[in-house]
Amino acid sequence: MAKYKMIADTLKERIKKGQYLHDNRLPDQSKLSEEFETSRVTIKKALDVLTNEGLIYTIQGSGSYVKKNALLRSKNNIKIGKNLGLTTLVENTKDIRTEVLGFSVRFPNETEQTSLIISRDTPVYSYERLRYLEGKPYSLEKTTIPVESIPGLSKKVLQGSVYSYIKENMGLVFGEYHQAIRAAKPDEEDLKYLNNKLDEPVLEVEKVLYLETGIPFEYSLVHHRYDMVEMSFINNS
Amino acid sequence: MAKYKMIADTLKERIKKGQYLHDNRLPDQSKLSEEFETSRVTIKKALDVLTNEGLIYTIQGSGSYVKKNALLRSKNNIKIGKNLGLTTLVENTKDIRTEVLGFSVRFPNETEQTSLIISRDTPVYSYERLRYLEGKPYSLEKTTIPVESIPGLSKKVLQGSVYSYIKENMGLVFGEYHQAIRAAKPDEEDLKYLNNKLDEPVLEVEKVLYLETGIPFEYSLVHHRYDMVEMSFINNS
DNA sequence: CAGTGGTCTAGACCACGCA
DNA sequence: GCGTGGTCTAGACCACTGA
Repeated sequence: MAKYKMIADTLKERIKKGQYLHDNRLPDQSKLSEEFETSRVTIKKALDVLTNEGLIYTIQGSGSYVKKNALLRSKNNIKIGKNLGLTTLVENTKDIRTEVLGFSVRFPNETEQTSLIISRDTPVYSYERLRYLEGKPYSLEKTTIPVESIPGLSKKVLQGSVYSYIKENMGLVFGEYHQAIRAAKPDEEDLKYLNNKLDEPVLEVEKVLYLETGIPFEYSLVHHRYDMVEMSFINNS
Repeated sequence: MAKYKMIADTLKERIKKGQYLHDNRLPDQSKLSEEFETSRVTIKKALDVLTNEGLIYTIQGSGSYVKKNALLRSKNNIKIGKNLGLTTLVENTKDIRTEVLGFSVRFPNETEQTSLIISRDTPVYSYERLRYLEGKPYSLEKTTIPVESIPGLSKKVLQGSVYSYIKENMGLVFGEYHQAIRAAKPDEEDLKYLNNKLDEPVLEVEKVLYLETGIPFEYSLVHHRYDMVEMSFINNS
């Protein structure tokens, strides 16, 4: 591993242990370069890693400091649980099951054509999956993938992780995904599969997944039960 | 401005103009350092900026390439509009008005104590604001800020941008914010202020804003009308 | 094996915070 | 004005891609 990454890891460990809690201040870059027997540029690069990860901040002319909230950072993720509330801590339970409801090949609708940048004549896989937590359905997921992206997709693969299949068998590298999040009234399928009552909303997530190259790979529309799923994010202002 | 930033800006301009569209490939780093009369390290730093912004990707041993979706990137943001739909393009209209519904000082509840890391005896400002788009209310916002953070806050300030007031008058630097997003049934206040019907859900956003130092600064809980607001994000997988 | 990106160095100068 | 972080250089070596 690169030297700057190892230094970054070491510093992260120290921060976790509270080693710099005295005044939240890290040793200056010259001291660090002596300690790690390296150039100051390399130290700076390691500190940049910590800055980007939100663990420290630096003030030119003053020093580098550990953020007060360095330790309570969780990544962007989906929390799944029952009886979500404002202060409820949700455990990521492991009893999660996936049921494949349908798997077909068809032509894309207009939204899919736009999102995936394909013509109306480009065939796509289309499948729906229902997710269960402890036997209770919590989200209904409709996914669309151009056939040309993964020629050999089968229903069996859908039961597991499609992504690891793709990574390992196709050698594709994923890039970023764009998503839009809304609240919505339940539709007919939500009533049927998520057991929603008419006054129970869903959390709707529309997502486009891109490869590293920037080519769109997958379009999905997910409805989550409002009382079992929340999404959390960390952003920079 | 630093040289690497100027180079990054120049390259961004070129990408926008489509200058590297031939095979999506940028000149190699040696060529770029000749062109910009600088060292290769500086070029690398400029390319790192573009990589972090999701405009390009590099493959060691091969080259640097422009992503196919480099041009359709919008930042994380809130879209406000009427009749939101899956394919609807929403304009950020300017006819937005803010009404301050209440402004008081009190002690924090448990959620606020936890989120702001303050004791139950620490006084906080508490205020509600209602936002209108073209005369129609679209979100109800409840905000809590410890008094010690901004001793001189007044109701007048709330009508405008609290943040610019704070930046300019207090010299505070904002860091990141953490947010959780859910769908929820409307509560009594939503029915009253957002004119929700009983079967019309809200998009609930719980947010904690931190200063650069990592000290929590503001806690807020916002309810958005489901048919007027959506939130969009770009994430890395 | 030639081309390209990733990393690292030692030293330099500048910009900024703070007393 | 001293201490600190931010940037930059010229050159070097290594790791990886792809023909």
